[in-house]
Amino acid sequence: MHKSKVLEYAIVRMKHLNVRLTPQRVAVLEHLLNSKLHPTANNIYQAVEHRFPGMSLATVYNNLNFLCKNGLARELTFSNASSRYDGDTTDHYHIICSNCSKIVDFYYPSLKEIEALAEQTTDFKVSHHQLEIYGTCKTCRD
Amino acid sequence: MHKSKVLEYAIVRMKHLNVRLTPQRVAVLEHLLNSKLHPTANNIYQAVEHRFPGMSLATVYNNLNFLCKNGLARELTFSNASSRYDGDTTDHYHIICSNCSKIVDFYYPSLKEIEALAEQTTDFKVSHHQLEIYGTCKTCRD
DNA sequence: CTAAATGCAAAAAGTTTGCAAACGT
DNA sequence: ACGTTTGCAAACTTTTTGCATTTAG
Repeated sequence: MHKSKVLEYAIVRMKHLNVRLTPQRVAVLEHLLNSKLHPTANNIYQAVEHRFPGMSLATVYNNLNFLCKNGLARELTFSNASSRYDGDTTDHYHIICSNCSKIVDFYYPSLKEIEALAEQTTDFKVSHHQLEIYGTCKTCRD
Repeated sequence: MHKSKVLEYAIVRMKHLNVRLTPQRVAVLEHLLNSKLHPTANNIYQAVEHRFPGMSLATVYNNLNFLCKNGLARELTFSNASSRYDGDTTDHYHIICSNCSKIVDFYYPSLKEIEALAEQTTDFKVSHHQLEIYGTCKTCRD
């Protein structure tokens, strides 16, 4: 799906959710969808606040939480640092640099069979799974 | 490996690391190795502090960080709640209840091939990976 | 003995909350 | 107009830090 289409689709979904499309909310959404860097709430805040004098970081958190709750974004948590957010909710995995915390998408066939096996052996009703690969990126190795 | 053997082994490793085996440190280690509940730092603190009047939670954190840094424990982070700690450093995965945050071990052949593929496609030097499956446990479904 | 670990309290960092004001629909 | 969202500041939670004191080896 093309980038602008993703935003369009997200905005349509928002409208169906009985929420208001405030300029701040659209800006957060837009930035998240356009970024491949898996930004923190603060990254997003810094990227958009110049367009909204007096804007609050809490607004970014509000919106990110809202987006995650409604399946339009994913929250990624590593170690005890800030959460990172991902506007790409399609199946994919992440590789994370242990040194600089860069996160890069990594595409691999979905491991759905594991979910089935986990259901059988653990008596959970599975909803989804997450896979993170850790290592050191090229920049940090040099 | 039998439970007591694991503690024995861990203590030997500690001795080789030039650290002191304070009673608090041994208690934290022991509790972590004996628990299958993936406790938080505070869980561990509450479990052992009655044996050490005036003991500090910071001591638990100190020790957990030390253990993780030296490969004797793993830190698990989910959402924005307290980290959970796992004394089992052998290859295994986790299934997590989205409702009550219970974590249950889930054994599955290690996905080493994914690491190799990730190295090729992303130009990272891979160290390890982690997989979490999310769902709802039986207790929470009833 | 002596360097490392502890307890304590305060700081740091990240995120959430309560409320009055502002604003989309 | 209405109810949602915002900005703000304060609260809250988790984890770390600095320092004086204790202690394991």
